[in-house]
Amino acid sequence: MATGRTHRPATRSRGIPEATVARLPLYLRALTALSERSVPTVSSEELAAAAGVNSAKLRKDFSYLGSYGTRGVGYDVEYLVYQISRELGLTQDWPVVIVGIGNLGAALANYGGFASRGFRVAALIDADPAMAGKPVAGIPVQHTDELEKIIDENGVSIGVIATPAGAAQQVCDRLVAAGVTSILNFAPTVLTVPDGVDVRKVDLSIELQILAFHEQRKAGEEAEAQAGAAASAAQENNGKGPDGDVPAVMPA
Amino acid sequence: MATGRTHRPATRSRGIPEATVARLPLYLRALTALSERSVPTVSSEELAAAAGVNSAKLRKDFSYLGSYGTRGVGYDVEYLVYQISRELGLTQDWPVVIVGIGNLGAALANYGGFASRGFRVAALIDADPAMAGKPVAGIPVQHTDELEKIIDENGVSIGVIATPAGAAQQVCDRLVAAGVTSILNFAPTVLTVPDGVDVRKVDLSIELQILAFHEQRKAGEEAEAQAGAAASAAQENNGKGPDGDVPAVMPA
DNA sequence: CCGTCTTTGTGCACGCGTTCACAAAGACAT
DNA sequence: ATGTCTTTGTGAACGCGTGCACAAAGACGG
Repeated sequence: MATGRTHRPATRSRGIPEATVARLPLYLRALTALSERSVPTVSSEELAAAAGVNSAKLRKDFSYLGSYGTRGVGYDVEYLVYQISRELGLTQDWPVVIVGIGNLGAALANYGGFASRGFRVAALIDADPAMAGKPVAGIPVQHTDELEKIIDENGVSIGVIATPAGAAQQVCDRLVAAGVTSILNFAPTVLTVPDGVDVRKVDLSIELQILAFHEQRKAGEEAEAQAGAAASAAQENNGKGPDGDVPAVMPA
Repeated sequence: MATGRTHRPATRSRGIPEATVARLPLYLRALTALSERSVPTVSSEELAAAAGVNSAKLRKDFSYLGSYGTRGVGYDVEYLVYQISRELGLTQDWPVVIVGIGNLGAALANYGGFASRGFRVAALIDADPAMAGKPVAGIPVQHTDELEKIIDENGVSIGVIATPAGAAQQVCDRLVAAGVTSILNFAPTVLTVPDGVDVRKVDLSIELQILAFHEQRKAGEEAEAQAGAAASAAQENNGKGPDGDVPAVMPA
């Protein structure tokens, strides 16, 4: 996840597998929905379906947290919500700063999902002096000069970077120097951070490119199937693919 | 990735490993930067550093595409840019629709990274009649009623969902029925889709929760190290973690 | 033309994650 | 109290992904 370290077991000895941690928020969301509908208990099968995973995987995931289920019955929804929340650290308050209040930064500031689970937007920061003081999502934007002071005074340990790519590393360095140890990066750049700092990146462009790859593959297979064994030179063009560019069948 | 199918080899026989596909956009970005600086060739070591990965991994990744390097020299930047672009399907034009033009949808519409690599925003769609006709990022918003027509006329196969969670599944169903086979989902819900449809999700809330977990773990270790072997009943509270809730050491 | 030096491409081993399949555990009826 | 039935928790096997380490390939100088 983070950039500059291939070392470290990634999965701590005593701890929970990384893959499991990544799924806990999914379970938590499904459980919260059940809780709101006042459902008292849920089986691994039902919950797995709601979370979109395999039931065996879910049970194994929960087994890392302890034995919170009752055989023959299932899991107590409320209890499980609490346990997962505690495990994820959502029982405490996490002040967060968002740096770079452009289109995306503003959208993030307005995003309700932040506040819902213990995350609190402590400050919005932008390098543009014209933005300073202007309220976004009810919070006045502050200038980058204040960054260190804000981090320090609010005890911020999680930073969100929504700046242009060019500014991201510099902002990252300042955040880390000021004491931030977890960074969520929306800028399309690879961030280099010292050991002990976690970086997660969200990259729209990359996600789209991955989809495009699969889309192309699907179109290729389809064309292959359509053409059958007939090595026709005539290019077929179905209604969906806007381009007759059938990819070669992997050149050697 | 997609929800309703645990089956299928995931990694196609003749194809490229999924993990490699996910890294190709990273390499492409680094290579494009080199290309703009007119760097003719690059070694696996250099490129790996720029992309933030291991050089052995990079070489193995490229080996799936074919043998495009020259021993003793490295890789030809331009050639590699072309090969990866072709492999990812970026040499063709991908019309994309964005459904749900709220804060996030608008930010996505304005995001430059879309247009940069063959992705073209074909239409913006929103359920709010008041939005209809209003231009966002230079493109007039169209009403949901037009969805099927837009998909069909533009040959759209990739859809982006940026609606509230409640509307996401319904929108998804309509997109799929209209012929979309790849979906990028920003709504905090698990989408259920038929076989053959790819879904990738981007979930801010989940990313933050994962960071919070590691942050808590770091704080816990730190506190543990500070406390040393002394099994003090007094709860320590360091400056960063606003809560003394040190997680139990896995209750058997 | 030959030797040296750099860098690729890959065989191999290891570890994490996933899945199957089943025994143990408990609820519930009789 | 006992049997049945449901559902958990987990041992074990398997497969994918990663990283090491090295042989093969080619550039380049003499």
